[in-house]
Amino acid sequence: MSVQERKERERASRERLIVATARELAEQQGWDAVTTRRLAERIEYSQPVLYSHFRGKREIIGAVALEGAAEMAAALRAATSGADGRRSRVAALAHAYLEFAERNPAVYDALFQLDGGLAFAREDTPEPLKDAFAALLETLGEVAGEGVHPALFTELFWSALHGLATLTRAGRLLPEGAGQRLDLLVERLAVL
Amino acid sequence: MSVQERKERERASRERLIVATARELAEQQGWDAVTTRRLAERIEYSQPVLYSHFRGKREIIGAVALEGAAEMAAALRAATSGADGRRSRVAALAHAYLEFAERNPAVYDALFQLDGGLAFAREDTPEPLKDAFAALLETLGEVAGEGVHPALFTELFWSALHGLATLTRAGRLLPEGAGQRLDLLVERLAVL
DNA sequence: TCGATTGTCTAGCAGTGCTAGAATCGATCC
DNA sequence: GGATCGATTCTAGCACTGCTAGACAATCGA
Repeated sequence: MSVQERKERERASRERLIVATARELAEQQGWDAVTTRRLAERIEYSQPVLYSHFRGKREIIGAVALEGAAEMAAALRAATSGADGRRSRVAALAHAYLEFAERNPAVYDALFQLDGGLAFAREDTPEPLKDAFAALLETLGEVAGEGVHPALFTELFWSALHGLATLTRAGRLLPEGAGQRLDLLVERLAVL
Repeated sequence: MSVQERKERERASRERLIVATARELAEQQGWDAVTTRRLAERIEYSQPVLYSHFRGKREIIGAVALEGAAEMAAALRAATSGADGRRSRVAALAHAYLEFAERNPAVYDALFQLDGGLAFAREDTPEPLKDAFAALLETLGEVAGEGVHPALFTELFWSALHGLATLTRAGRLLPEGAGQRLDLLVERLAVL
């Protein structure tokens, strides 16, 4: 049985290599540059190997998204755990969210813009995605205000952050006002 | 000179046909289905004709976006003009924005998600885009609150709307809570 | 009616995601 | 150790993409 175990380890290792390489390539040159040929060349295998791990390019994007979701959840929790008081926790969360989006644009796209074939806001939503939302909820639920459902408030706050992140990166908003917009968002939306 | 004028009219007419067909096709089957071949076939010309009007597919998307921006501005103004009082004007604006996004997903994508080669938030931004933002500003500037720059407030409110629109359509948010999220947004963000 | 110019089309490029079937590798058994 | 056979990987190719060079035809002015 040891031979088979080794093979499975090697397979899993190669799968991680594919995901990591796709992510790296996407961060370097954008998702358009992540073609099956280029990806195959970088991992030093032929194209069809990719299809023995994933159904297609979409699933590779989905794998990067899941990896990113876990990282984002960790980043958000790290940011809020170091802050005292509701106001600074919310501000730290919002700041960490936008920073993650800015530093990992390709991962952010895989998560929220591209089609990675993932199910959202459902029973069968993958755990990392649920957990990333949970990380938002932990902090934002505290400031939803009287009679407002914490999850609903979190969705709204998240939408605003998402709008800021995407419009800024797409050149629809100038980066100059980013700080002020963020302050205003926290001040107005949250009940502190 | 009449001959040349007729030719120019015909050319302009064909250009409108291209844009209208691209939009129609995108709304019916998504932007992925808008290929140069399919588009050429629908307008009953060969592919190269498209390139005598536009530099490439990107510019066609941009043309659809400009058309959409004008329509959106009109829709927003129509919605707010029929409402009395700040609160109902803002609510009507927000509702009209999300409705436009939902009813014209392809146009909305061309405007805010895809690369149509357009300049945003700049001096040389095309007039229709400036005007669409102006339409938002007219209503939202009234409720920015003391000491808050109207344009900055408008950008934030717009970001929230954009986040709601895109996350909902991408399946990241369930449509059920849409009404409540919108109410909460207006109530919290605007100073009424 | 002729020549020139304009406009349009056919055919083709290099690239894409994905797959069938050939070739090769490696674990197992005698 | 060498043959066998199954799993794995590769080569080659499909139909498609955006885009363009160069051949062709229609239209205009003289």
